[in-house]
Amino acid sequence: METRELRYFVAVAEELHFGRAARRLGIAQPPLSRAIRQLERRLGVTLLERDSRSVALTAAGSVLLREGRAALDAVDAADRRTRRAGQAVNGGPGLVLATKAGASSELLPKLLDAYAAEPDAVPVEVLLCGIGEQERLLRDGRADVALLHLPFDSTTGLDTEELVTEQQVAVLPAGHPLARRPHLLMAEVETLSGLPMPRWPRADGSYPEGLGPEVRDHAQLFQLIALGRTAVVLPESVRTLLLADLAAVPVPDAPAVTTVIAWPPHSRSRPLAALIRTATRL
Amino acid sequence: METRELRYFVAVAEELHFGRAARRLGIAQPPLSRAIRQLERRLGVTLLERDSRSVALTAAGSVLLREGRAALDAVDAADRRTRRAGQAVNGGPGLVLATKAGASSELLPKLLDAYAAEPDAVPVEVLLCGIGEQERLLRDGRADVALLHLPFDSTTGLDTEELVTEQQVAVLPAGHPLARRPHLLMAEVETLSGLPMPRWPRADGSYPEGLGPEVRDHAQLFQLIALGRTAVVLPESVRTLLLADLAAVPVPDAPAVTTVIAWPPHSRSRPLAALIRTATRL
DNA sequence: GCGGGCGATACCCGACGGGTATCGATCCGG
DNA sequence: CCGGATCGATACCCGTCGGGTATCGCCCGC
Repeated sequence: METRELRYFVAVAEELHFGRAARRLGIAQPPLSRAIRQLERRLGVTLLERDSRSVALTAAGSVLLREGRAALDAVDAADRRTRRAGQAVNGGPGLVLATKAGASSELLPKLLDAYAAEPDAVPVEVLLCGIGEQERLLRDGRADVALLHLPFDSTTGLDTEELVTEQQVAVLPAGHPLARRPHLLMAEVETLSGLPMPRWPRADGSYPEGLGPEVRDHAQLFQLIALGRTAVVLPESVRTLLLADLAAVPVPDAPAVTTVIAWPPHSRSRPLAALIRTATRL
Repeated sequence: METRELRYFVAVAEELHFGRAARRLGIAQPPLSRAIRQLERRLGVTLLERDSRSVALTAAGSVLLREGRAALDAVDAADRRTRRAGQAVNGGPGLVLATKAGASSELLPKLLDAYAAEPDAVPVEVLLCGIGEQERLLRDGRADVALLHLPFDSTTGLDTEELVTEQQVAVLPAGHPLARRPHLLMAEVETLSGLPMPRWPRADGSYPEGLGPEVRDHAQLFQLIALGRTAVVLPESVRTLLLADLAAVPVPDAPAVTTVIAWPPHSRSRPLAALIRTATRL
């Protein structure tokens, strides 16, 4: 199976429409139809059920969609990491670390400083990304290592080491009546009238239903809190970057958050191993 | 990057010889040389340092070897799993479970029986494999799920659930002087004169240096123990399949062995999820 | 110095990927 | 109920590219 065939199939399986898929792929529709037929013939399996008005995935087709995406990610990762390894001879970034913008604001500088002090340290590029993006960045090779936050992020398919565990705090507008309380319970935060919890994007980029504003990163979030539109429960390390007009109140019954350093299982280069070692010793 | 190019590169990188690699791939040498050059040109990276007498990997080349193998495994897995999904409409194996031959001899039948009693259970094929083979079988799609034994097997890159933890016992010839002791210590087992510990193959198939016999599976092993050539420390569940002329003595200070059920992270089909659920409830 | 091994180059051919034109089926609006 | 629109399949052509053979250039060892 060639990656071209896989890309074609994934496009059709996602669009469920040969014309649109062909446009997305930058080719005409007939070669695409032919390529899918050939793929089906070679696999000896029907992937798509098509009558002349609609296209639907068979059971085998959805298996190939899932597995094919993973395979294409792996190929893309090989491509990107090889390119980087080739250019790194001079001073290109030796490692790319992905982390949610605004998270781990205490840990990250400590980690970078400690690693930079190591012998044989290579340059580290920090890739600030949106919520839940880290897994994909690691899998398709745009990042080598990431900081994740349990229990929010999924670590399936990644190797991890635990770094720190911290309690959570509620972040409120400074003037809010509850902002002067010594602590709050989850139930109180969730039912704050007029301050619905914000909605984060899911893995596929869509947002869950709800009242709160849709947010992508912490900058957005803090501004919305300052404007009195929402409130949120976050790990206590966010305190270091709170704006003056925000208040943080401990929430003892919120689940503890564990920060882990994560990397794709098979790619443990020497610089990566050194970075992980440094992180676990902090 | 096409999988053909990756297969070509991996072959050359493994052989470090264009002629041999071409023979292995079933093509002539010139097209192979050209394909590698094209790949290098497209990536903008030198992968192989070649003078007319020898071929060596560059740093970027070894990155591509590692990442490329993973990518090819993922593509192979997509191929195999799709084929199986397509043929499973009638009664082909719905799930393939890999386990070390001779291990988990108590757990496995219980698991299979319990799963078969579930509604919607699909046929399960059991693939008995050698030591350390499970990871590769899972990654390239020949198996869907495996039983691994910590701390011996690596679970990097796999999702797992713990099933049982057991102590280990020393397996000795029945007539051995230590066979009647109520328990032994690791130090005693390791220094049994004339009974060196057997050597298991490493991930790459090679054997570590040492005195003991090279073994691949439990059948070999038990026969060698009965012959008085070796002794070994294994999880206590091996007792159920010990030959009459072997004795098992508890070794309290040997590390406990945890059996886990493992599967590739992205492929959690409905039958697989049911099997995992059944396993964790045993 | 010469033969042999090895990768690179030159050149040819056939297969296959991609494009355009068109068909056949189905749905929809009038 | 009919005509147009939509969509996948088919037919056919062309250019590219993957693969083969022949040969070269280089370097080693005898």
